[in-house]
Amino acid sequence: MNIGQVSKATGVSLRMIRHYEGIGLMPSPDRRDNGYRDYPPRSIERLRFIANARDLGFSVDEISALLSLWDDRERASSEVKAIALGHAEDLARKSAALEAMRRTLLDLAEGCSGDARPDCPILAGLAETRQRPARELTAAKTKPRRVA
Amino acid sequence: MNIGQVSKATGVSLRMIRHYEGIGLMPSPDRRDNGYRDYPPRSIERLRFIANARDLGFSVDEISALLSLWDDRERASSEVKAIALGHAEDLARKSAALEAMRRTLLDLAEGCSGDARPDCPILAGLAETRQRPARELTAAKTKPRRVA
DNA sequence: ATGAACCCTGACATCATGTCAGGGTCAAGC
DNA sequence: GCTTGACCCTGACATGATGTCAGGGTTCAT
Repeated sequence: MNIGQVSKATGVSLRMIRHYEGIGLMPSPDRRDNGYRDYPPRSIERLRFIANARDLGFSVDEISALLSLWDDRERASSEVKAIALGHAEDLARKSAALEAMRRTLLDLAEGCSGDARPDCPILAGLAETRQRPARELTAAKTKPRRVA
Repeated sequence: MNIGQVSKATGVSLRMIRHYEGIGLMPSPDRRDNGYRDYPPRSIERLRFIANARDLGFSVDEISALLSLWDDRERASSEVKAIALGHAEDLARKSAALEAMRRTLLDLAEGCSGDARPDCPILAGLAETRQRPARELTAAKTKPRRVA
């Protein structure tokens, strides 16, 4: 199959199909004499897997892990479940963070008359002091980073 | 004030202070003879405003709008409130989207034994057909883009 | 006058994705 | 055989917020 057909079959853009190949999520397909990528039917399944996982917000690293588990017929389902549940927690955390922002915002907005008068506690609140120190001031010797 | 002092006073990194200047959120400060940026005290307030707004997830465009309203003593508080509430809705939508992903994931995980056995509905679910068409297939004549 | 601490600019990297450019290839119809 | 349109290839640039590194001045306290 040509890449265009694969794209239509999976709903993944040409760009991203090539991209996933570049970053190693998809194996490099054979090439025809003219240089065109020639995909086996299996590719479609794998691409769908990747696309679905992305739609669920999995990171590339997580997808990569899920794919190797998928390729491994013998792995314990507990491994898969652990990744899934871990990601679900991530999602919950992020969602909670957004909710917290929203609450703060609504609290600020509550005091705002929202009419033609100029005084507004929202702006006042935004201008208020903060003290979340800049990275540079704290990160000094803390983190080794670069693990992923 | 030198940029370093402003950074300490606001918790905004040097990098970002310069960046905000570059994208026009902060006015270019005067320069001393040696080329150092020389900030007036007002800058601190404005930077705090920007940083707080960012912490609340406002986009640069929104912040920019809020800043001009802030600069305008006469504007109606309703304008500010509209931006704030609009953003709060954005946050709600995003949060809901994350929650939806989480639910889907938990639904999938529910059927997974999570033990040593290899069969796993999570992987099966991820491999399932999808049909969210790629951008390229739909976007054809839809969007004029490039407004911001 | 030497070194630490500070400042400057510019460039590169991240991540997923789009888009554009410049150039081959293939198939169908004349 | 030649043209045309659809398809493919690679490579590069852009986005947004932020970090980091490099290479090079400045200031100030010892």
